Amino acid sequence: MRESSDTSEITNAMRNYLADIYRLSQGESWVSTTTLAQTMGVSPPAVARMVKRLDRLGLLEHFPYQGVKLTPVGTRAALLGIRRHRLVERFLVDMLGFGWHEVHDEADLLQDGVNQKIEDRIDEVLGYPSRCPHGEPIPSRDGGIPQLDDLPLVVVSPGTQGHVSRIKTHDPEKLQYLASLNLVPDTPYKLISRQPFNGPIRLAIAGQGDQVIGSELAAAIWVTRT
Amino acid sequence: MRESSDTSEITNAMRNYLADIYRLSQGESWVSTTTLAQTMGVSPPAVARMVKRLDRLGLLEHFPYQGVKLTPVGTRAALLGIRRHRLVERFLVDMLGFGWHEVHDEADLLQDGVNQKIEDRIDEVLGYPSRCPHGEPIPSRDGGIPQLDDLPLVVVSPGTQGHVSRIKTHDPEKLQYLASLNLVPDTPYKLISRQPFNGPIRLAIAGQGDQVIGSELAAAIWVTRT
DNA sequence: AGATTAACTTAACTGGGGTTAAGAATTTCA
DNA sequence: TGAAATTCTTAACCCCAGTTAAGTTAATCT
Repeated sequence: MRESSDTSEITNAMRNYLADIYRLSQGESWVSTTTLAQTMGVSPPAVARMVKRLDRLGLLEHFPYQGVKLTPVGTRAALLGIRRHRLVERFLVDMLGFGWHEVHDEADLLQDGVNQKIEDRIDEVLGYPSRCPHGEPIPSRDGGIPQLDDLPLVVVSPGTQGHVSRIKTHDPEKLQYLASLNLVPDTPYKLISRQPFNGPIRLAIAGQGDQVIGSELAAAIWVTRT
Repeated sequence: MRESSDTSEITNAMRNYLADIYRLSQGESWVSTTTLAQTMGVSPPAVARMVKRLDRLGLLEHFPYQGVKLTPVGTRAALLGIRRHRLVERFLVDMLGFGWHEVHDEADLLQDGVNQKIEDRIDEVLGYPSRCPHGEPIPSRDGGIPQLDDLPLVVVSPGTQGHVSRIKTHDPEKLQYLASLNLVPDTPYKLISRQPFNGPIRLAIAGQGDQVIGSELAAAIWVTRT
């Protein structure tokens, strides 16, 4: 007899679907299968079949023409998948010298060859990191995830200070540009001004002086307020 | 247009078959498909079909009821697969703290998620190692492999000295026992005596004093002579 | 040499994960 | 409210890599 929530027969593909559903479900209460197909780069029928499987396994609920929603068990499995992904990202950056702009895709490849034993070793040699290179929290081994107290840069008001918390994009070009401005997690900032109608944002960035950030880029930047 | 020998459409499974064929072909000129099936832990029909594919791709030649033989192109692909495997083994030991007795199987899993980019990084952070944890040489990026000047412990004569070169087994139990005797690559030894009829071998091992090794174990140990 | 045995191959099937094409349900809009 | 457009699902197919079962071919033994 094995311990309760049995994640043993979850394939890598299932893990990836669950993780992507979890990511998309942030904010939304339903995740449309078409959206899922687009973000995963597969066809809608591929999603439909996988959704059917995951539903049968009790990992999510599917309401046709509405979308899917993870069950508690599915959420836990998703978080464990996300944990693995973020640990591998951290590992690629810290131990193999990759740039943060390229690790998302590489981690997608590499994580399929990572089992629990290797994941645990990576966690250990990295010193049990709490965040991925983009600042996202790494779920714990039991599927818990800390709630960060941050918010999008585009909603904070001039005069606010704090530090960069996470960067919510996987676009390599944006990430490279942000890195060149030192806009990486933990960098202190102060918001100088924000133009109306989604106009550019002027920031004071530690070690970089003032910089102006367009709204598209700014939308990816989440920060804390002190 | 890509460079000559195009290894781009070689799947992980193909790589693994080629690598295993190469290993089995050491000494033999033909590799029987049944032997291959046994060492790979799959059924003979699985081998038969893969052999057909590899033959069609010009990576090996198949002579029914005799066996297979790698072509030059196939040999090169096999060596690149072996390179990846041994680099991953080295990596698991040196960077993730695995024991040498467990890395063969773990590497088989992990290597499927390793692409050229990651392989190159691993190679670099390890400092371009020339041997795997068991002492086997790591082929170079262009598919070359150095010939080691060593021989089985069971054929050297009493009085001979040198050092342990490689351990030709993947059996975790044997490897753990050998490690406990410090019988690992590069350890100096001196052969004290050998009993006739495949009897036990008495060795002086650096840091371990005299030890007696049974012939089954000794068969896995290759050494150099100084 | 003929019969038995062992080695190898072919055939038919499973299952994961993907595709395109076609059909059904829902939403939207005139 | 009915037609058009959109969204979602089902059906039918592909490839890869494995399986068992059933032949074939070759080797061996008396």
